[in-house]
Parts: sequence; structure tokens; C-alpha cells
Amino acid sequence: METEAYLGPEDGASHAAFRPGSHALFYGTGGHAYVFLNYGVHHCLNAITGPAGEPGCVLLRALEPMEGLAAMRRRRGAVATVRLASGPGNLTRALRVTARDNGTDLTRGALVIFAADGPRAFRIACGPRIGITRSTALPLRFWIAGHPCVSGR
DNA sequence: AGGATGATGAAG
DNA sequence: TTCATCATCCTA
Repeated sequence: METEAYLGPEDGASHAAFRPGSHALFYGTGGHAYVFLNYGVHHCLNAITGPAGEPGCVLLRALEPMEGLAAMRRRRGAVATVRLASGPGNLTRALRVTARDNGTDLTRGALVIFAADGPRAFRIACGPRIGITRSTALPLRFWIAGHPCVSGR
């Protein structure tokens, strides 16, 4: 699992900062999905955080495929299993997440994010976010240290 | 209307 | 390093 946090207007890399006014979702409905098309090619899936009125979200950059492997391979083609959902664009393609899913409730329905139960022994590393041009120093990228599914760059 | 930009990924 | 390709923002 690999994620990045995007905050409010004080975070230069956040849409809340350089796309103010749009993306109303960003400012409310915690627990819902914020999906946008990036570079005209790739969709990015975020989980809105915080209470209504306070912008913030978590970008899902990578995850470890555990179920629905066949469907993911169908959508992604001949790629190593570890690569199936590695990278924001690859993740949404593997899960078939598109602009349609913008606003979806992530606590119920077809696209659900939940905490895995049971103890997990992994270490979470953090560092600067990837592919951004502002607020580059903030250590808001989090990933499971040494996990093969995290995206590189 | 036209141009620039961006939280990417694949190919060269 | 280049390019594909588009919603949104900025300029005129």
C-alpha cells in the first residue's frame, strides 16, 4: 500500500490550493471518493478526509492485489502481478475506477475501502511526494517499507 | 478562441 | 526524454 496526503490551500500541491472553487467534493463528504483525470490520460483515486468544509484527501498510489486478480490482468494486460496496481494510474485502471466513481461512498457499495483486520507487522516509511512541483519538501507520501508493490520514480 | 499546465505511464 | 490527451484555468 502506498498513499500520499493532500491538504488544504496551505499545501501548494493540493487541488485545494491551485484549483480553488472547483472540486467542491474536496471540501466535504469525508469517506467519499474524489476521482479526477490527470494528464488527460490517467484517473487518480482519492479518499476524502476530514469533516465537511475542510479540504483534504489521500491519494491511493499503489496496493497489493489480493482478490480479483484475473479481472485486473484482463484490464492491465500482461504485467507482473506486483505491478498490476502499482502507480495511481495503474491502480485505477486495474480497479476500473473512472470519473463515474467520483463522489462514491467508500464505506459502502461497489468501491469500499476498509482496514484489514488482524495484526500486521510492517513498517510504514514516509518521504516527499512524487511527481509534484510545489510543496515538494513535505513528507506526505507513506508506504510500506520494502513492499514490492510500491511505485517507483 | 487559444495556450499552458498537471498528483502519469509507456515507449524510445 | 517525449508524447499521449483533457478538464480546468488564464489571457485576450
